[in-house]
Amino acid sequence: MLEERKKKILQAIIDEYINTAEPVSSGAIEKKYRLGCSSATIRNEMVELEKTGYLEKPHTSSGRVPSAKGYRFYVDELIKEDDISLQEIKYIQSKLETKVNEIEELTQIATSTLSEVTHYTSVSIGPRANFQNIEEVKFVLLGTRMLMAVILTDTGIVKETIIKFDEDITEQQVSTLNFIFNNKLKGKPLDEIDKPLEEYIFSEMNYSLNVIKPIMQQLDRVINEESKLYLEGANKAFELPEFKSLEVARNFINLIDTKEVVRDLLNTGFAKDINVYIGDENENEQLKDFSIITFKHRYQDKDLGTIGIIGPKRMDYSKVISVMKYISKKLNGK
Amino acid sequence: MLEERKKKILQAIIDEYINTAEPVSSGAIEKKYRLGCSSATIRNEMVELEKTGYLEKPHTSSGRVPSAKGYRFYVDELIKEDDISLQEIKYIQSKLETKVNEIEELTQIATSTLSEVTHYTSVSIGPRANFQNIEEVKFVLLGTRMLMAVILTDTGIVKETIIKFDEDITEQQVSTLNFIFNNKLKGKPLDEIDKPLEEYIFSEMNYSLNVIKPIMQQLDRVINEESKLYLEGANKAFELPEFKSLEVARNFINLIDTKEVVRDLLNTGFAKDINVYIGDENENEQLKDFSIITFKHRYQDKDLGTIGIIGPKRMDYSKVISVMKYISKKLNGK
DNA sequence: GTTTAGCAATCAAGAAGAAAGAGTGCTAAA
DNA sequence: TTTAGCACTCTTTCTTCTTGATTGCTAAAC
Repeated sequence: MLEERKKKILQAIIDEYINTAEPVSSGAIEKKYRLGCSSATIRNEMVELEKTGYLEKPHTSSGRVPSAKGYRFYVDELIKEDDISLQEIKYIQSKLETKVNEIEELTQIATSTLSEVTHYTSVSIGPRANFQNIEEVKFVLLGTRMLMAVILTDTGIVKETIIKFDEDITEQQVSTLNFIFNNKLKGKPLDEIDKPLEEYIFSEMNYSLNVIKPIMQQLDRVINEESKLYLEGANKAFELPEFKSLEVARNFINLIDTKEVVRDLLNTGFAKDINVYIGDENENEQLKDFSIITFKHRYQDKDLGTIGIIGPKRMDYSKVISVMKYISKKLNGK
Repeated sequence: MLEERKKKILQAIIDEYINTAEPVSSGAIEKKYRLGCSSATIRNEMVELEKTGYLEKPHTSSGRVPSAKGYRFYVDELIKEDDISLQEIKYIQSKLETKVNEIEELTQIATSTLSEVTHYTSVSIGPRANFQNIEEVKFVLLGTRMLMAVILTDTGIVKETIIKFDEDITEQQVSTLNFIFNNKLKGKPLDEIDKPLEEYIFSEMNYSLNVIKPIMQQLDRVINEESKLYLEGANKAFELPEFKSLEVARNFINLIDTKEVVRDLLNTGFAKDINVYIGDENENEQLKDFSIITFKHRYQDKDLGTIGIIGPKRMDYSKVISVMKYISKKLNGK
């Protein structure tokens, strides 16, 4: 679609811009990237790359800057494979070897490692609970009016919630609850803990509604609640030259502060292994200055959450994608 | 220590500066605050307030700005009591009425409410676990090689942790564990789960070290782990004029990003109900541009964590302190 | 036909200067 | 002790000028 030389020039310009954050001139390309043609030729090509929408100019007599379309082409076609050093690989390995007892913790370690290696802000979120199947439910009596419900899913995620009552609960009642839930729910998807079960317990087991209501409410809450966002390295963004602009800095803070937006970003579209959203590609005005790159945390192909990077559009896509690929592979145990 | 008129002028200057964020001139004070004297007199007093260290001047021909000492005097002596509106009271009430099952949640609601009412960034942290006494310990078997330990303390805080084993655990073993821990530990401080107990279980109960080690490790971890920081309204800071300066903005982000510093701030010095740290009063260069105000979340005088505000030195101390006093009283159930 | 050297035109960024305005400190009078 | 008056200081803003980078175009070279 784009002739070879145009590709080379586009790549050079984007690489250069990613490095310097300054509009790139034909002269700089001629000098630094030996493409075997003069600055005038490069200039001519630049004019066409601008006409076809891959480049932009801040003003008439300035160098060129990649457009969203330019970045998109770069990400889809020009990316450098395995842009990751031995040192980085070793560092990631050492980090991911940490013993953890909860999966959430591993996701967090991967998230902070990602931020450390790439020097961008990273975020992560746990898996949606209701896509998982119930392995086991346990009720534990704490004191006399407090119950803890522990749900173990087939992906190894453990969810627990505290349930308070206005009347005393007996050990007898607790074991009945354990019996019912484990027989009725084992192997079922998490979100099948619902009304029918409530009615069943109420009518068949002669339980008071005072006992069942709080249980169902809390289970419902814990199953449907959004998993917690984990954010790492927000300060890293402030090292970047684009954050000299107060406007950009404020937009960034607003973005990572409105958890719903970040959550949506992490929860959408996993057609590919690694998903790249450049600028306002996903139609959110708030994102116009930023790019988001996400991937699924999988272990043996089971979904354990999503990890992502939020950075400027002028992001080191090659590096980020390479590092993500590596971390993803390691996490999956492959 | 300070004559009445000087106090009035100092108060007027600080009030004005808190409002406008601009150096305050003698003329402005004369016009807006009817103190019954001319701008020249105010000017003379200002000279003395500056000599004694309560005020500063950005440059020769500019108005005055409060110094750290000035703010300190203001907070200690000139603060307005009950600087809180009926509307704000109602809003806080409605927020704090939310039903919660876990105390941490209530702390978080209080934290976000505080940020919403004051328009500053707020943070909170749970109580240090090891100051609490054990009410009950429960072990629950999940699958065959995974145990969940649930610890209930006398303050009603519930801590749970997952423990994984390399060998199968029987229900029999679990009930023995429950028996031992509840007999040995009930009423004891949390951090007494330690070596002697480990040896006791090992020798007296003939447990394999493969079982005890992971348990003690995880209990130790969960007891000594720092509670999670909760941060709300970081974006609010960016509405303030002081954040026009990139330097200040970056310092702020760095500050709230280095969790240890914030944690230290929330964990130190509770001589008073409400603690105010102005600028670098607590000797941390990072804090020089900011003030921190904290209070303890108590319920019936039991410590449930700490809640604080981080904002510019030019903070609306009266408002923040009034709102905190009100929230604190409500939380304590008084 | 493509590439390149040469060059005028453009525009941002920075320096330098001028003018305006706000606020002070001091003096002398009330 | 307080206040009016005023010179002085210093920031802020506006303007103008200069410098330098970079482009687009033209015409010659390949």
